[in-house]
Amino acid sequence: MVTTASPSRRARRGSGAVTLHDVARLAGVAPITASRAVNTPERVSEDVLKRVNEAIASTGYVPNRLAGSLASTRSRLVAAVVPTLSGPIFLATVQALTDALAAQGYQLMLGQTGYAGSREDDLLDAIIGRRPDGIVLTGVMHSAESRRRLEASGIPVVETWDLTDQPVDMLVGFSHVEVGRQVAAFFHARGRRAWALVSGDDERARRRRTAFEASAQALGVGPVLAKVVPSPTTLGMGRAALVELLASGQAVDAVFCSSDLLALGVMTEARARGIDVPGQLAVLGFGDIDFAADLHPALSTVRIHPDLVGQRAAAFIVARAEGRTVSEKIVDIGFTIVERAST
Amino acid sequence: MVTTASPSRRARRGSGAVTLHDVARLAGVAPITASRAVNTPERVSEDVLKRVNEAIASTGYVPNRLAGSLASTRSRLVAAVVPTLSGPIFLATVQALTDALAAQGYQLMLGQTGYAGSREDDLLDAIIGRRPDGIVLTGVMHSAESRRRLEASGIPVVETWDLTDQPVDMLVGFSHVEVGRQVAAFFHARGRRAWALVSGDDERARRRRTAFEASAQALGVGPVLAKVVPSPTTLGMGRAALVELLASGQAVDAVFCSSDLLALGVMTEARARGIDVPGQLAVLGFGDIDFAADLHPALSTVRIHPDLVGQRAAAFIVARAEGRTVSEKIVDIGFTIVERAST
DNA sequence: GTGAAAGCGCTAACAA
DNA sequence: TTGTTAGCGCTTTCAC
Repeated sequence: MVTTASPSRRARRGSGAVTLHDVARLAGVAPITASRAVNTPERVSEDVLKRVNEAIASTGYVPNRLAGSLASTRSRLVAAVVPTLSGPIFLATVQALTDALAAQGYQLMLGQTGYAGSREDDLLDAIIGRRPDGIVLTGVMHSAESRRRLEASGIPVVETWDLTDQPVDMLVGFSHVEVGRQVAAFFHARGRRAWALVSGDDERARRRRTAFEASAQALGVGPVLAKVVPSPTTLGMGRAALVELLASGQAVDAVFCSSDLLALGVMTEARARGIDVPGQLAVLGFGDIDFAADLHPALSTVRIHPDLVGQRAAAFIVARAEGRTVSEKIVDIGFTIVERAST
Repeated sequence: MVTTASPSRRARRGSGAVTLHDVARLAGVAPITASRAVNTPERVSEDVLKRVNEAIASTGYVPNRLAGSLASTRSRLVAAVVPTLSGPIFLATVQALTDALAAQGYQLMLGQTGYAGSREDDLLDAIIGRRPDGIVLTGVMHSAESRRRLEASGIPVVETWDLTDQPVDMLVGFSHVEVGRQVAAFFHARGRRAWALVSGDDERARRRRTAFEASAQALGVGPVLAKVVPSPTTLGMGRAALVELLASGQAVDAVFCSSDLLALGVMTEARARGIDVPGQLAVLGFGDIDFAADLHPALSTVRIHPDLVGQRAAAFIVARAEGRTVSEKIVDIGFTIVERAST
């Protein structure tokens, strides 16, 4: 913007936008009174409230929350860090988080690390620099350096999607180990004895996989045929994985996939090859993607509650931001195996 | 009257965190010099740079960008407003936007309006209050009030996913009318003459639909059997829609769906009923979801480039934030009809 | 209920 | 290349 309006000495700084001072002057009150009329209207006389509101309406004043945050050391901003938005799972969490926060007057700032996690440290610094009132992390924190910075910042942190005994601060998750175990028990109870696994290579998927394999052994089921694919997983990888599994020549009558998309891929390839699901092959997914029930055959899967993760995380952070203490800092939201037609 | 502030007994404000002053004192320089060492290291002597960096390392200083933004009137924050994150389409845009911005040192703030759009005004105020360096909107802006506030704010705006002659500011989109026309031409060229439509009720889908229907008439194809479903659309709605279309008794040999998920639903239901795709029924989607090519049969669809939308939008905003003027404010990224097995 | 003063932590402007 | 000064726009603290 080209300003010629510099009548006296120093050039004008600032954005030129309407400020609380302008509103106050117009309403004939002190700035602090205008501030109170905006933020705590109940502590101001009716007359003042009316005049301030009129001034706001006539000027189109929008409070500068940057300044407010700086002065009050409360930003009403919450940061969320996810490996990736693709994959419908974290998505649902982010969506629920955004909504729950917006309802309380908070905004969400989003950061993606990629599954590699190398960008995590930088990203974290960028985030901490904005002094959010809370940080929601996907997964549990591992880099010691990041952990240190996070703790030093004093910002409330919620780790999600996993369990650990030593959370940085608060935690909303469930046990991937338990998922692996229960899926194994599930296959076993249904008489399946030739298991395979198609799994992403992220840490949580790996944890489910290890538990699943250990359970297989404990239950006397032969070695699990495993195909590991890079996260985020796709339908195409599921198709390709089944091709590989079949090519191995080993018998397979049940596949546990680390995502519903992989499972859909396996089912798609099975159909293309005339393999009957669930007759010849049971397929179990993970995530209970919204369309899992509408597939043909309907997909059996592990249901977690991604939206619940978001809501609980939001509640944790808002509580802290408002000075309440959170008594139970770890929430296990559990999961359910939903049996449908594919098993 | 200028009184030198003597730090006597007033209670301490602030967050207690390490500030630039602390770093400067430790390094034995003035605060502004420390600031330069951090932000424009090339304009500071090697010696100073070294001392400041040491001070930063030893204190764990993280700059307060709230304060920096306030002073410089540049927040390096960009807001994105989407109807919903579900549906893989906006998602890809948001993802690309986040990445492109992060690469330039900007962060993304996310807002969801829901398709109803009633929350848009409030959301916009919350966003403007944070003084982002740019706002990326999904769709073109319609509420006159919002438009006014947006213009008054002086913040660069990019509308996306649609075209209009009167953008608020900048625009990255494509013509939904043209999509409707070309899909009609596509079906016609392949000898299909009994068309149906399964479409979400959001504005952009409606625009494609209207153009598609008009083209049908112009091409002498009978009235298009239409089933409108609420956005965001799901696989289940696609299945149900095909059931309804078939129940009407009217012949159908081609369906244009307003999303790939709807198309997958239609294909799923067709398979469940033994209807051959594409033999008896051609199915065309919209969006080219990542797994469209891996379906069986592979899904023909309209490919747009959601990530390109994000990248272009990011480029627009960064350009503006850095004071460059954007010569061509409207970008039509076009689309392609990708023919695969389903047609 | 209202106001004056003093910062929050940083950077733009000006000066040396 | 470095420093001094004066804010950015708001809210805290303290006083009336």
